[in-house]
Amino acid sequence: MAVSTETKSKKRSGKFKKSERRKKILLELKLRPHVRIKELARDFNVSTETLRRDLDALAKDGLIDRAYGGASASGTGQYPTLGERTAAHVAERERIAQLAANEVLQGETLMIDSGSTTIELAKALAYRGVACTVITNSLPVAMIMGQEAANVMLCPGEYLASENAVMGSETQEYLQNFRVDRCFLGASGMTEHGLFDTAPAIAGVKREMLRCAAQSHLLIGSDKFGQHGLVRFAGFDAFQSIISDARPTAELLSALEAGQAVLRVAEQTNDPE
Amino acid sequence: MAVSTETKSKKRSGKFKKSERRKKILLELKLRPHVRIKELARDFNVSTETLRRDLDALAKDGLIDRAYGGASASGTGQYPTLGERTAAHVAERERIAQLAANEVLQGETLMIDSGSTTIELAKALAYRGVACTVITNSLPVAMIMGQEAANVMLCPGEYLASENAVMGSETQEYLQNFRVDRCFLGASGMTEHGLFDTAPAIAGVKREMLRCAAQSHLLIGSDKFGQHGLVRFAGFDAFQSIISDARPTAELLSALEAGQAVLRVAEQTNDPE
DNA sequence: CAAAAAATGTGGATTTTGCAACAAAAAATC
DNA sequence: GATTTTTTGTTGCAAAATCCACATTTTTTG
Repeated sequence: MAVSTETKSKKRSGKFKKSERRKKILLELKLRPHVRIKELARDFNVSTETLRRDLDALAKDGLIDRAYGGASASGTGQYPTLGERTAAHVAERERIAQLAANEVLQGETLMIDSGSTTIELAKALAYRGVACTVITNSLPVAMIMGQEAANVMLCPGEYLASENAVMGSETQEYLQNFRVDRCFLGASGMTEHGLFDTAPAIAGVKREMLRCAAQSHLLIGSDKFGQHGLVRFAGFDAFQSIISDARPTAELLSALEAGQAVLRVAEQTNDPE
Repeated sequence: MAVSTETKSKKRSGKFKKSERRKKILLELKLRPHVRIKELARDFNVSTETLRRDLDALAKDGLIDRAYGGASASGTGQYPTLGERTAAHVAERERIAQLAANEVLQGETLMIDSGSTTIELAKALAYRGVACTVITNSLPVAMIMGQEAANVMLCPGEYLASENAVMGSETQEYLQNFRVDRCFLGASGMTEHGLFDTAPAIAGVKREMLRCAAQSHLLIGSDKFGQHGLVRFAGFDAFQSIISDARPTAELLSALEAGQAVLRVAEQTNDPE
């Protein structure tokens, strides 16, 4: 047995360059959700003012989310571009998710897609503590539901950082091995021609989930009405229910009538009492 | 096509009760990494002082991690018990990870285990931007490496929140389909009888990775010397190299000599120049 | 090696957050 | 319905973080 001792000369006061420091901050935020200026300044052995400049610079590039006394992971954290890009519609998505969560009964088996709306669904289900089995390709969905009563199975596949999910042929093959009670899918666009998403790999996973579920539910924000994406993954007839936060336009409604789907709308009412 | 409209009476100024508010805060932190007191106070329409009390109460129960001006997800966040429970040994693990990362060449294929030390390895590899292909069962490892040049494949399996990883028979079967250049494994204990971990499911994944890799590397902190866990997953002869932050005890060294493994020690030297 | 440029540190005024005690309001109890 | 208990709001002050201008150090460039 050979023994080699590598002495890493870690000078106590060995300071990093600016770029190194900033890389390390970004890396740190991929693990911890939040860093404090004071702690970083101590770790790097620089003044708090220098670190403030670092954080401000990174925040200006949108790489981190600045907070008083520190910073937290933004887009590239556990929430890729996803959460940020439609932050305005969180209330709508939350209402959709609540309505969708009503459909799930104790002990059921589910498939849940990746996407911001389905993350809200996971949140709603976790909140209710519904004991069910979930198969998903979304890492945030797995992490959220895994903390509660649910049983979570994660699909294999190539990890796509921008979606925080796995996809690809392995993912699709894996899904084929299951039959579940329900699947919940999002979409990035909906026109009278059907449902769309941005990438073939994402669409492929959705198609496969549709095949494996007895009941299929579409979660779609009204901001997606009339939008079309690169890839059409299904028509309206593929779904048993379509859940949204507002009534679709007349065009969409007439297209919807072709299918047998139930349209459920979670309207917001302002009754300030 | 049936249409049902569910009107969710969301009073504009309707305040939540204390418990409702706190539940909502916890839920929020499962998605966002960080919440600010000011924003929450505005959203809930209560004074900042009330919210401060909420956060302090939640922090006292260890449910969140309090920060100046807000709070971030703690243990049960994206970093389960893992990060917290051995926060003291981060420096050691970082040194081990740096040394291990040296072994990896551009374009190689790797398997990386779950665990706190291997998360540090992922961090080190991401930091260097090594373009390689990684197969892992650890969600944090996937998320960290997926943001850089690496190609990441995630294993299927049952998600275990406490480890932030998937495991089980599906995970093991999946691994069998690959041959990789190297695997990097952690362990929760090391005695003269071999390497140990806490649960059979974790040990099973490690054993499988050992079978699939041409070269196997053990990453082990010196705090694990002499510790034994529930399950033995390998002897010393299974590894080509053993990387630690300090020289093992005499007992361990003599046991090590039986195998052909190279022992690499990342010692810390304090040369204050 | 010297000059220029960039990065970092320092100190004090300003703003934000925190803390604690008390008042006010709401909810629960009898 | 009055009283007790709980929860929430307010105020003043202490502590922490920010901001800004400028000094100092380090790095780059010729």
